[in-house]
Amino acid sequence: MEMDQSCPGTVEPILEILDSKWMILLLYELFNGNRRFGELRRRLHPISPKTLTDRLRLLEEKRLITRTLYPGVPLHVEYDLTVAGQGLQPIFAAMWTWTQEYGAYLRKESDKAEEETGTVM
Amino acid sequence: MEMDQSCPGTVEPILEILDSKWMILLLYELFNGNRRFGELRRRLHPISPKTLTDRLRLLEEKRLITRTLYPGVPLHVEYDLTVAGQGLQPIFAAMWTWTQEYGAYLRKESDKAEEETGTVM
DNA sequence: CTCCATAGTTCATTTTTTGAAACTATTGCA
DNA sequence: TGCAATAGTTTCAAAAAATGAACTATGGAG
Repeated sequence: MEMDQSCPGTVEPILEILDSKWMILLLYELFNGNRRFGELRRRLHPISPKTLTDRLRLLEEKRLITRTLYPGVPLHVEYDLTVAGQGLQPIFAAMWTWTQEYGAYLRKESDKAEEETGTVM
Repeated sequence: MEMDQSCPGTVEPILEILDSKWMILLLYELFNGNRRFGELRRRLHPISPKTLTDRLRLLEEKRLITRTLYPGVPLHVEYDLTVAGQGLQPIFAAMWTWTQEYGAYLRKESDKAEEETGTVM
């Protein structure tokens, strides 16, 4: 994969996007076609509207989504992934694959208890 | 990639690992064979020893690295990626690919200034 | 001219994360 | 005994992120 010579930190710009709370789940909803503010808010409950707005604005600023206002009664807004946004899918796919292969291997809270009481080690 | 039916949040456990400050760069160093505390500390300067310890302990707890103490003078410690840790590489690769394809498209700070002054839009 | 529904914003507060500085622990050599 | 080198830990403060509650804006129906 060749990240060896050149790029400490090359990959960080994406992490600045992905690594805030709710962002992964938000992108998941967008990938699945949930595009309206209220709908996203309900599905991500109990996210606060401020946080949801912050995330959407960041995605918009980074041009991973577009925001379209439809006037009318009631007015509504749709958020759509751009090509760059859709291009994130392989990253999610890789995470998903990793989770399939190794996720069960991750230590859970329950394991710690076991270890402390000597049940496992 | 099929994350459609089943898995809102399936992928989050990884993010809990990747999304703290320094973690990406730390894993980068580990992938490249830098394994000792002092070495990591120097390469990630100005990381604080507390934060470096926190990150290493998290990776250890999640069983993505092992910690081996070598007694002697001076004593030293080595951190090595487990198979599960090495298995993260495709995720980094996907991020790297995305960055190649779309990274230049990400809005930078400088672009904002342009937009505000009307140079671009 | 008030109401409903959507889509937010504002502000004070809490929670979480990060950091800096100073201190501890281990080992063997001089 | 004291020192040098590694690898941390501890404590407290600072900074960043997230939250909750209440408020604003829009526009047509009644």
